[in-house]
Order: sequence, then structure tokens, then C-alpha cells
Amino acid sequence: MSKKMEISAASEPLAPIARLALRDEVVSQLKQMIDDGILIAGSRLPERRLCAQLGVSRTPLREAFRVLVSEGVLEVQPHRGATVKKLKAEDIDHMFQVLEVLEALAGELACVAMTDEELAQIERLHERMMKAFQQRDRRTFFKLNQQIHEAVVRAARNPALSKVYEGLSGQIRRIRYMAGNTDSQWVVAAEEHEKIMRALKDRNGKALQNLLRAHLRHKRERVKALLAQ
Amino acid sequence: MSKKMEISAASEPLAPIARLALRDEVVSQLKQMIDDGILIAGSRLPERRLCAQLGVSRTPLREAFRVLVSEGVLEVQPHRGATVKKLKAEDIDHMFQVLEVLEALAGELACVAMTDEELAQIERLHERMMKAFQQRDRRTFFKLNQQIHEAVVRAARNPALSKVYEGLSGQIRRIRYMAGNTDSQWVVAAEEHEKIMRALKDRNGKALQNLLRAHLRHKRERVKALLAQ
DNA sequence: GACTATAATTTTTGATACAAACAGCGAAGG
DNA sequence: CCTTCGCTGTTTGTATCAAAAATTATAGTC
Repeated sequence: MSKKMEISAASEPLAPIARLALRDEVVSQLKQMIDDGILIAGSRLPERRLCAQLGVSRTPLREAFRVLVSEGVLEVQPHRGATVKKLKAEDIDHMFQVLEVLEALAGELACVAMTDEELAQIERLHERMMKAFQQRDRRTFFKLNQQIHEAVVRAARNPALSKVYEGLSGQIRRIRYMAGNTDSQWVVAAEEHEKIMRALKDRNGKALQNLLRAHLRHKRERVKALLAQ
Repeated sequence: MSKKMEISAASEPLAPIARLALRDEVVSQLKQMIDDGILIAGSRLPERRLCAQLGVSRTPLREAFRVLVSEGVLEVQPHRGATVKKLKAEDIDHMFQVLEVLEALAGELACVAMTDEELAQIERLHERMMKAFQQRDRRTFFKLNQQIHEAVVRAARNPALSKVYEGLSGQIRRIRYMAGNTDSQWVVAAEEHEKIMRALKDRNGKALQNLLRAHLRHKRERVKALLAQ
């Protein structure tokens, strides 16, 4: 009665060899170009030139446009083509308002759902980040900072939450690249992260929630200051 | 000093004649097909057949696929094509957890930002909905119910919030179509909406927040019961 | 007969050529 | 000075072709 064939061998079930569609390759290349400043806010993206430049045809490029539009990175006007979306201070406020409740929820859930393994992982990230802080290595500090927040959200074990969180935080990420925070702001951020780590280790959801909200409100001010050039 | 030309005539400034790209037409048609049960969860969408069926070529169809994937309606596996995403009870829980904090935020913001005009508009929707309830018109009740929630979110004046809210609630909407609630559940929902309307009129953000959260938790149970067939 | 390896078929994916629709621009004409 | 017309470049949509991968069918072997 072989209704369905089952694979018995030792084929790894979680490694589809990462076959990436050309479209996704184009998506990351375009994001890279935006991050690198090759494409700035308001730039037009003429498809023929980009096709030549990236060495792909229109099919994957146009699909990449669609996913970047849905992520809020690009906007297209009918028959006028795609441009890099420019964010206004207003938009920053709106996105941070949403991020605040999302991260609060993530913190609350993570305190319950997080494994000890994940907690230890976050702690390691935290320690590396504090080391970067002491060495005044801004680049590394911000990278690890971001990884910590993502790890907390992931530890909440809610894919729907992760998806919308990453969508919004990805949009904001492209701004804070010039990274011009004052030292005092930086000190505050580091202090806040110490408290956050404490609340995580205590699995104190309520406290964590409040800390994350305050942390995000401060971050919002820093990002808005950056946006104002 | 003619810095900018102003259109003086009677041309309405808010009607760009709604030029709709073919891709968006395809998006709504596919959604319609899913709502109508022509495409059920798990159905494959072979592009050649659909191209013929919808009378469009591959370009707009594939772009429509991309936006539906980003909305969570479809999923595509490399070289295996697109299928209608099937939601598990787990996914429902995840999405409702996020919706709960989003709608709570929306309620809080709406109490502050909402104009009297908008409040009156919501009140009218509410009264029509209660009339439908008394007449036991489920169809109309649910439609107005949904419109009320959307109006509250819109009144929060936060486009980023509206976007993620609509994304999630849109995914859930396609389930509750068979609409098999018991009468007692229906009565509870109506009562909750009376309280919600009260809090809105009082612009009592805190109370509204709690009411919306409870309302959503109940709705989650109803949807999950539906999903279990 | 059951299982496996090979071949044929189908489907997706990407590239390319072509036609139509539209926006932007500048010149001709009032 | 203002409008109108046509030109140009771009986007948008269609059609067709080829390659890659998956699915199915076929055959061969134990």
C-alpha cells in the first residue's frame, strides 16, 4: 500500500542549497546600490540602463521592482518609472510608532517563548556590542545592536511579527547609514541596552516592554536628527 | 512672479481618472477568484493557463504574483510555481497577536487625531451595522463591521500603520467567508461594538484600547473555529 | 512484481524583439 | 503669451525562443 513515497535516506531536510532566483539577486543588488549611495532618494531607475548595468533582462528586473515597491523602498508612477522613495520626517514618526508596539510585543513574547539557548546567544551579542562600545567602534556597535533587536523579535516565535518588523526596520536602516550620533546619545543607548539585557535575563516581560519603548523613542529622535541633515 | 502655474478651471484635483495598470487589474481578479473559491488553498497557478484565462501576457501576471506573494496570499517555490497559501491555526494566532497591538495603537491614536467629521462617519456606519444586526443580516453586518475597523485605523492618520494593518486583515478576511458564527457569538460581537462606539465618542483611548483587544481576541477564536471546519 | 535508472514531457525561468501608450519637450502657429 | 502639434525617449504589454529544473512516463534489472 505505497500511497506516498517517503524519503528515508540522510538527505538534509533544511538545506535546499539556497537556489536563489535571479530576481532576488537583483533585489539585493539594488538595495546594495541604495545603501552605497549610488542611488539616492529620488533617483530614477530607467530599466534599460539597469538591465545593461546588472546584466539581466527585463523580466527579473521588473519583478525586483515590484518587491522593492512592496517593501517601501521604491515607488513607481504609471509610465513615469521607478524612483527611490524619499522618506520624510513624518514617515519616520509613523514607522516608529508602529515599531514601538511591535517591539514591545516581541519583548513580551520573547520573555515567555525564548529558549535558554537563544538567551545565551543574545547575551553573547550583547557582550560583543559592549566591547565595541568601549573601543568606540561605531560600525560594529550598530551592526550588533541591530542583530540583537532582530534576535529578540525572532525569539518571539511569531513569523507574522518578524515579517512586518523586518519590513519597517529595513526601511529605516537605509537612513541611519551616515551614522552621525553624538557621544552622549551613544552612551545613553548603551546604558539602555544594559537594562534591556537585564530584563531579558530576568524574563521580565513588562519591564522589557517599557525599556524597549523608551529605547525606540530615543532612537527615533536620533534618526530624525540625521534625516534633518 | 509666476513661480508655479495653478490650474484655475473646474478640473477636479483629486481624480486622476484612475488609470489602473494591468498588473493591478490582475491582482484584483486573482483575489476575486480566491474569494469565490475558484482557487482554493493549495491550488497551483500555472502561468500559461492563467495567461490564457485572463487574456494577459506573462509580464503583468508575474508581477501580480509578486505583489500577492508580498501580501502573503500566494507562495512560490523555485521552479515549482505559485500556489495559494494555506493558513494554519498557528498562522492565525500569529497574525491576530500582531493585529491586536496594531488595532490598540490605532484606537489610541484615533481618539486623539480623529476629526468630528470622521467620528460622525464612524457613528453612521455603526448605526447601519446595528440595524443589520437587528435584521439578522449577517452579510451586511460583517461588511460594515470591517468598514468600521478600517475607518478607525484610517482615523489614526498613520499610513505605515494602515498599510501593515490592511495587509494582515486582508489575509484573514479570505477565511471568514463561509461565515458560520453562532448567534450567541454574534450577540457578543454586537455588544462589544456598542462599547467601542461609546469609547470612541468619549475619545477615551485607554478604554478603547482594551475593548479592541478583547474584541479581537474573541474574533480570533471565531476565526479559528471556522478554520477547523 | 518491485525498484531503480533513464528518457520524455511539462513548467518555470530568463532573454529578446516588437508594438502600443504615455510623459516631457520644443517648435510652429495663433 | 499661450496653445497646439508632433517628436523623442521611456514605460508597458505581447509574443516567441531557449535553457533549466521538476514531473511523469518508460524501460531495464534483480
